[in-house]
Amino acid sequence: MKNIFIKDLGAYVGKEVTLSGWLYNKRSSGKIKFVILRDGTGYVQCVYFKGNVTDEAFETADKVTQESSIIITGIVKAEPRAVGGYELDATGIEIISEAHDYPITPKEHGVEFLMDKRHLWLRSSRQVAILRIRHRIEKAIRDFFDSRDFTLMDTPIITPAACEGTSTLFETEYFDLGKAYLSQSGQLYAEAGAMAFGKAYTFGPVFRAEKSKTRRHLTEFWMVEPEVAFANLDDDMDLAEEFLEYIVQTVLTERAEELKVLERDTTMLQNVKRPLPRISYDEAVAILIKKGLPFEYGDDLGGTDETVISNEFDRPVMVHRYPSDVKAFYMKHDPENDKLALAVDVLAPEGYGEIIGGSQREEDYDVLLSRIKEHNLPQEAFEWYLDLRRFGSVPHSGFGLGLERTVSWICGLEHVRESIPFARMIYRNTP
RNA sequence: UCCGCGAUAGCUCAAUGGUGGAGCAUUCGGCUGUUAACCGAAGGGUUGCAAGUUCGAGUCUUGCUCGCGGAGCCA
Repeated sequence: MKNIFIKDLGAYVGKEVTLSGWLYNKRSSGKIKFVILRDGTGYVQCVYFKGNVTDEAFETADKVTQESSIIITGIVKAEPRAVGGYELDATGIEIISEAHDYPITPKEHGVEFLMDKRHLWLRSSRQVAILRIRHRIEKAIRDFFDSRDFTLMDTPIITPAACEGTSTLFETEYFDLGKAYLSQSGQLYAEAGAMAFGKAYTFGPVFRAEKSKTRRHLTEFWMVEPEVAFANLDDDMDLAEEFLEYIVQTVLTERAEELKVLERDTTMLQNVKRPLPRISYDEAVAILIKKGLPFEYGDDLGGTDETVISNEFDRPVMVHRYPSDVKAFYMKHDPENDKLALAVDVLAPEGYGEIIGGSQREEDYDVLLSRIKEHNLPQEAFEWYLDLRRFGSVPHSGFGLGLERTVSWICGLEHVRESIPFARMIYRNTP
């Protein structure tokens, strides 16, 4: 088989090449046929002139249908009229497998229809661009932590109890051991990792069974969660802002082409550089009151509230020290105000909402135990977690970043469902 | 769970209570530089399901089903 890809055609000008791929679209004008080939690395227009090619090749180029898999031979030439700048003066065409009635035509479709055909929709240029960016973000995430001496630690998906005791979990029967749940977070286990490695991170799928249906919600999504021993909330925020800067700047440099396909205005992304603004919950509430929003002190920030606050800044904003009542049991309270948790949320600009949630963890055994009781959590299930405080407990902090919300923000998507290959939502678990 | 909106050709959508149409896709024909090509023709419908009002319902009413957006909840 050949090894030439469309993205490399510039190196083959004047030479004959063989390309394998799928028919993206075709146009014709009597004695001339334009066949657009895609191979996953790009698109190239292949031109068939009647008379220059065999009748058989011309006939095949005329009959070949959208998304049929084909092998095309031709001579590469620079051509400013063609998309991509190169064109194939084609001579041969071979159909590997003919596609009949490909459902996604080069015309507009509704999202519902496209989601039903998601396995095919992935082939379109926009989806390819999004998922390439997603891949680069995932690589940036790993590169960032790997190069800073974090150890990647995979955490279990099947867990005996809720991690935070707040959200609704998917439930399953686990042999003779009774009920088990799909994990909503790897964080508690990452804390065990931090005590083993000093710096650890977990990166995997998590599950939320809330019957939520908004553009920001999936029932299955990917989350990366770093956890650092001997780190306080300020260290946590330092890490988060360096992390975000690295991801965004990497994508801007490495995936500029894809961002262009998405017609993403990158002005706000260019701004994602340290330092990010840090405001307290109290200051955030003050903004809401000033803007005339109906907001009661002590409540968590809603989607609208987050948008209003983030609109005050030209880059992601960190909101810290939330009321402990609206946060998880494991978060350490502010020594200067027990009503507040040493928590931080990072709100993305342009209405994309919370992309990071983190905190300093409660490291005191007695305090943590009383919190578990206050939240009516089953103590037996948390004995191992309490062990982390029995045996050499240290101040530690971490955060979780939602991958799909991050991809959506960077790509400028309307809905998170396009940020993951096969979205799982309340009314959709297929294809 | 609550609020709002929607369902008409394969797809995207029109249609004042009075003969259900268009564009794209498909098939056929034309065109030697097309950029979602264009031009001509053809095929394609139990208007989501059920009942009701009416001389007459895609259109009005009620119920149901499915979906979409938002709220709550969540990253």
